[in-house]
Amino acid sequence: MKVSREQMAENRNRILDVASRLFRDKGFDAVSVAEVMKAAGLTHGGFYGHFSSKDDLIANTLAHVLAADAGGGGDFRAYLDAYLSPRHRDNAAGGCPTAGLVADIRYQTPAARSAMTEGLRSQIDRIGKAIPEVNAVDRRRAAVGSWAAMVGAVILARAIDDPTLSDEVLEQTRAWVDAGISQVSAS
Amino acid sequence: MKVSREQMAENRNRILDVASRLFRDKGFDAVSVAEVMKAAGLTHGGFYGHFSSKDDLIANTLAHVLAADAGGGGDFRAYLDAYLSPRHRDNAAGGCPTAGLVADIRYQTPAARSAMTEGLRSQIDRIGKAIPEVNAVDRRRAAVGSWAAMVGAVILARAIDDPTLSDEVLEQTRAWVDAGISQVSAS
DNA sequence: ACGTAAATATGATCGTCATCATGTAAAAGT
DNA sequence: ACTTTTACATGATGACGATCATATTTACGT
Repeated sequence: MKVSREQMAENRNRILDVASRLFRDKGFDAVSVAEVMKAAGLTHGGFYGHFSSKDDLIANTLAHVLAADAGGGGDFRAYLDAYLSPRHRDNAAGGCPTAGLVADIRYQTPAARSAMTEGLRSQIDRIGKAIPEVNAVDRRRAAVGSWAAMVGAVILARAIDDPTLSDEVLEQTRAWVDAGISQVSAS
Repeated sequence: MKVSREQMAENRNRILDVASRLFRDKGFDAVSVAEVMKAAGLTHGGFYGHFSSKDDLIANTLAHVLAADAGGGGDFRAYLDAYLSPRHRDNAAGGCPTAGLVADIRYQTPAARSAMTEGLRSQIDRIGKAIPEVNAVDRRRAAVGSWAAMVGAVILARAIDDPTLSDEVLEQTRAWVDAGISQVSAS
């Protein structure tokens, strides 16, 4: 049955929302089109009215979720603490899309890669502005290095089987990034 | 046809070698059992004589490649430079198994997760020993933080579509880690 | 040398998708 | 109100891939 224009827009948004959660949680490959539609409260048939293919859904989901996720803009230390927390590690579905999806991007279409690249570019810029460093060169370096360490630590922590080591990776990286920021800003 | 014991052992090793390259290059999901066997010069039928399932192959491949890959033991700065080079970024198939496979581990069997955990544990220890810091606490922190940043940077750089930004992520992270090591050691 | 067990090869099977075809009902324009 | 779109549902279709069944050949113990 046909639905109203705004109903359709809501449906599309819901599809993107649930897709972004499912993809972050289980990876692109492990999530089927039918599963996404079902989670959005629809059936698989209507999918191709919204997107031309699963790849198209992936690209649109990335643009959607990366635009929504504008973390790191305010207090950098608070962001760092939350990012490298066990809570964030254990909540991939609702967590940072970069941490959950970057590694998979390598195998995706140019459109998906492009969406992720822009997301990373603005995230690094955002961190650069939130960081205390005075010198612009130091600030840029700290932004890139900190972001790499943050994303890397969450990915490592999620892979590790031993809770003690996993917690340690988060906490040591937090301390390491924190110290790096302080020291550069004090130089 | 049956082959000699040592021939079979060679075959098994070859399967693990090509599987590790294929998995690093394309991810676990995108590589089929038949593809691995073909790359090893065999046909798909013989596979289950060597491994009980694809999951079993994955777990064994991880143990195999993580045992072989004992990088970072000597000169840490040289290792850092090579790790964060465009050459390494562009050579996923022959590169660090951690950078290529950690993110996928989340979806794998307990055996695979366990193999990766042990690989990470020894890699962090190895880096800790190769780092100049005197204080043991600083050394541990630097080892974990540096490793997280290195792995994260390579993963980010491989995802990014724009060569300039990708190169920058590698180089800035290299400089950032380098500075972090120096500064802690000077403290 | 012989017989047996084992390592691969060839050829199913079975399930899971992505995607397409067609039906249906309700929204939107007239 | 009437017609025409159109959003979605239901039900194919066709590939691909993991795993299994069976045949073949040959190493290996005797």
